[in-house]
Amino acid sequence: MGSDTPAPRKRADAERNKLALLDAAAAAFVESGVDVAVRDIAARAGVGVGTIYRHFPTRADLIVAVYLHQIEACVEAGPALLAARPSPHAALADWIMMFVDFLTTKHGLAGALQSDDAAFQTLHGLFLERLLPVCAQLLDAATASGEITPGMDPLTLMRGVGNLCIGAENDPHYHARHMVQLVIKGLRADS
Amino acid sequence: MGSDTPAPRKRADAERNKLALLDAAAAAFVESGVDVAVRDIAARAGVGVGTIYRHFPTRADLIVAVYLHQIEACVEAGPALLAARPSPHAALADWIMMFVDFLTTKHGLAGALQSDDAAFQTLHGLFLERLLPVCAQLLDAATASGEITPGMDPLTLMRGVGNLCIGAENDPHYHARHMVQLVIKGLRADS
DNA sequence: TGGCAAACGGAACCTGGTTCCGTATCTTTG
DNA sequence: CAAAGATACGGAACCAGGTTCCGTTTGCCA
Repeated sequence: MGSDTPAPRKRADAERNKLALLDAAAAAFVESGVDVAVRDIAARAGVGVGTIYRHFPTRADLIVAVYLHQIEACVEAGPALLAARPSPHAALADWIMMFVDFLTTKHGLAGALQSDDAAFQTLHGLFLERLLPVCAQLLDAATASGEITPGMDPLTLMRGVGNLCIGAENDPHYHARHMVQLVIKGLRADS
Repeated sequence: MGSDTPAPRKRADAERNKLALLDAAAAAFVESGVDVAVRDIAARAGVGVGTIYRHFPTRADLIVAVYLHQIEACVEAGPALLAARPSPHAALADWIMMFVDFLTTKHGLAGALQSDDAAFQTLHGLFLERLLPVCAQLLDAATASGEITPGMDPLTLMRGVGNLCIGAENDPHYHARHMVQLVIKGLRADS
């Protein structure tokens, strides 16, 4: 195991294009949402469509690559909030709102997140793998402290919150954050 | 006004085809969801695609026509529940769960409902026009009785509940009803 | 510098929605 | 009952956007 140079060392132009694509995709996502046409991203990056598919076989791979940083920030914020906030429930509430902020500022991301299209498996998987444990930890802590009623399934909570964020950036009359607040309040154990 | 025969009396075959399309669409919706391919519906009804577009210019028109009955049932259930249930909050809770049952048994309907595609304007409009007032009435009653905290926007509530139902029929691990229960509980005025 | 594997570009392809018009059918009227 | 006009039909053609494929180019190493 642990061979010294298992990396087949990629070509320089390939690396360059990959970066260019990430830049272009990030820009295209903010401008036109995560559903922006593949050709547009390619054009913006100055490459052919084939190059996109070579580096990012599915749209989800591209989305993941673009937002990985922010997802990891959410992951790290979990334990941090748990330590910083006066109670686990407060930490959970803040963490969820952080997640909501993340989703609602990425046009269409919440929608993509819930798509059952096979191409979004990667995205789904990443959220489950990285965010779910954090959510579960916060949930467990809040349950243990008696602040919320036991039996809340982390996946249901994450998915539900994600769903509530769908379309939030389009309809000014729909207040996703308000709905999420309601959910957080509903989690509270009855006084 | 009130001319005697303002109806331009449609041709018999047209009427027949429209019915056939409604049948075919209803069957196709349960089998493959509301996103089923237009051509499939046409084939099932034994008509050409042109005939679909003639009778139902947008997919939303077809969805509306198929589910109009059940939507109206929801409309009528509002006041009925308000009269039958011990409290307005109970009536609101039951009514929302009824709405959830409706949405989660129609593959993909919840998703279509939140789409901002112009083609779904009709669907959106119908829900807003017919269901929103009912929701508002229940909400007002529950607010007036002091059971829930004031300030809940009916549109946000309806839309949020709709969003929570998205994908509920696909992922067995996601419990949409549980999330909706949480929202209903969160609506409660603090004891 | 020559040779080759890696990567590229973008035309071609596929799927699914939408339009359009020549044809068939119904209805009315003489 | 037949003819004429209106109405509706069917499905080929079109369009958009994702995906694939292969001839060509480029970078890397010997």
